[in-house]
Amino acid sequence: MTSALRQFKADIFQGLAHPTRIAIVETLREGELPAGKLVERLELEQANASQHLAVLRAKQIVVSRKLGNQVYYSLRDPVLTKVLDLLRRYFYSQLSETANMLEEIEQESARVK
Amino acid sequence: MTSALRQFKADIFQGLAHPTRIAIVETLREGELPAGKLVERLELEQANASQHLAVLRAKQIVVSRKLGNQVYYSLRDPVLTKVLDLLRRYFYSQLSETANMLEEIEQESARVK
DNA sequence: TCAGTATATTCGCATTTTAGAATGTACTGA
DNA sequence: TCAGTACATTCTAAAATGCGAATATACTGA
Repeated sequence: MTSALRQFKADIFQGLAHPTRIAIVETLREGELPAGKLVERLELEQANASQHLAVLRAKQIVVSRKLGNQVYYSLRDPVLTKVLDLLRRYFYSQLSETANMLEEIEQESARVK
Repeated sequence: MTSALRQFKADIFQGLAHPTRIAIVETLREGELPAGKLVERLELEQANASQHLAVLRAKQIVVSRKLGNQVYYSLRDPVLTKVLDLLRRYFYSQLSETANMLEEIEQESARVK
């Protein structure tokens, strides 16, 4: 793999490396939304939302178009939602592993008693 | 989506948000490797590699096991390689879009002449 | 036990990221 | 033209990240 590709991937990941930006992307899965709606739904500070949107724009994760007074945002590529879906599965598999671990520890400590 | 899930996803992305860590993960796709081999193949400073490995461990992206003198690393879950594959496609689609754009600009400037 | 090897951790420093406050810009409707 | 709305940008301080140098830890074989 070329170093450019690595840098590119790292940039995408970095763009998504914040809970607020994840929330924005997840919200945009359902379709285009003006910035104001995002602020409202996610209960963000206006400036903060705008900064996170700037990051997502810079990393080419979202695109925006101006419509009158508002700026509508949408996901640039649906592939990203697939990535998020994969991670959801990963998350749950981790969760169940952790649950199993806890259970084992519990049984262990019960046995020791 | 719960905020815990968002934080989890953000953590994964953050763990992958560096070209060196991407390189490590891509290298580990082929299988388990001791830290030293990674240092060698990727031409990293030993301390630096160790720090990046610590990040990957903290985010649960890799697991390690000690074998004698060495520490072998491997990917915790193959799902992550799927994520990287998806991004590779994304990368190339972006590339070709950029190429198209450049071509259009070129044709435009040719027309203007 | 001791030198050598493999890896991890700590330290100091520079850079980046983040949040909120303040301010700027662009558009709309009266 | 002007007040109001929707966003973006800039500034500042705090926190997090990244690097290499130095140091620490753990294991091996003599």
